[in-house]
Amino acid sequence: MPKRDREATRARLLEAARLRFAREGYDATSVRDIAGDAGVDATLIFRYFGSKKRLFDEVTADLPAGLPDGPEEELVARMLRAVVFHDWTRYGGEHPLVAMLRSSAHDDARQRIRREVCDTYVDALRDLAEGGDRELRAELLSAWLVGIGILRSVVATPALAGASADDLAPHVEAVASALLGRPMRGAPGSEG
Amino acid sequence: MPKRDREATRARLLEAARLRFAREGYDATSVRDIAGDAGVDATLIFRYFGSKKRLFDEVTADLPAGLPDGPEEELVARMLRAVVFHDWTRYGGEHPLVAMLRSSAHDDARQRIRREVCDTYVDALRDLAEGGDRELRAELLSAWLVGIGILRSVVATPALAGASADDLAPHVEAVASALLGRPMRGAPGSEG
DNA sequence: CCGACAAGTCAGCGTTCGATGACTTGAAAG
DNA sequence: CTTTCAAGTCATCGAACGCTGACTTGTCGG
Repeated sequence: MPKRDREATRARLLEAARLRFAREGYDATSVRDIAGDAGVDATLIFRYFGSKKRLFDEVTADLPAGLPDGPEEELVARMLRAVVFHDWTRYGGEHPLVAMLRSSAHDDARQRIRREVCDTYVDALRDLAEGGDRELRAELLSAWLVGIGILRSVVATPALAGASADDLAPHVEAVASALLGRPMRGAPGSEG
Repeated sequence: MPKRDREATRARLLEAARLRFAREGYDATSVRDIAGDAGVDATLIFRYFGSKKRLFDEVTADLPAGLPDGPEEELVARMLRAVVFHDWTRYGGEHPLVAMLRSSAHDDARQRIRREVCDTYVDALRDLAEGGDRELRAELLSAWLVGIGILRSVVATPALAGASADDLAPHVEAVASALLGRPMRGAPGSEG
């Protein structure tokens, strides 16, 4: 492995930027911070990405892919695990959506968040909901997941911060069933 | 009324700072921005508040008071109206908690948010919940309210952004009843 | 009308920001 | 070993940042 490796350096910059932007937001992060974490000169950021803004765009563009497969009745449980209990160390310990909210003063970031929330969560939930206001029900359930993620990781509310996915399972089951109008399961493999 | 009024100028600075901090977050707001909005020189901020940080503290310290009175069964409905449907123009159109999340990279802001969420929402809901995990249920319901506020105002999800309090009432009733383990009403004065 | 004092302004400090262009250095090819 | 070219660094720019001390100006009591 050569000591001067364009792709490796680019990747280190992306990694460092992802962490900084997630933890401290866009404005509080400087290009010198990122370059320092990556162990290179800040100039390379402009060489490789053009500007701080474009680096941010590239970091927030490649959000991790969708949800694991599984039965419909466990979709909300899988979503909760994906949002809250997944290992998000690469994003400073929080779901990238929650982390990106820190930069939500920028319209670009807001649009990206909306697209992500709507395309991967609301859309999937709408197909499961019953009744005339399926869209609203789907969004209300998405709001719950987002709120749990925020209260757990940003606000660090005591009970939620220490709760496990299994602790939340019965309540997931109750709320998801109530909002979607059909029986849902709170944890993978639970029988009743 | 004199043209040079210390208290009035101080109040204008606080008002301008509240809006800027809420809309754009702490880091993206400069003292010159605030002073410009207030129509005075930026130096007065340091004269009256000592530093930008202390101005932020003072702005976020006087969060609006609690909830309107009413029957227990409508507490969640009142909370939803307070969080989401109140007139928050003084805070850039969003609940101050949601707005303050933009500055959540700063630990002080996080602590303030936690205190506010726990003291005024979780505490009140815990007293209503049934069962052994009342604290967790109360936090899960608070998470829902926070999530609705965020999806509605920050993410601007389509159905929620256009929904009225009455549209949400039946779902508030269903979710609140499910989480608290006792019958709740979704809208003030609803009989069914 | 006139000092006196507070309210408000001005010029500028030192630092850091994003960004640029000229430069140096490492490694692969001949 | 030398040439060559990309990878990486350095010096620095102009602007904006938070903040300070000296200054000006409005509004009083006398």
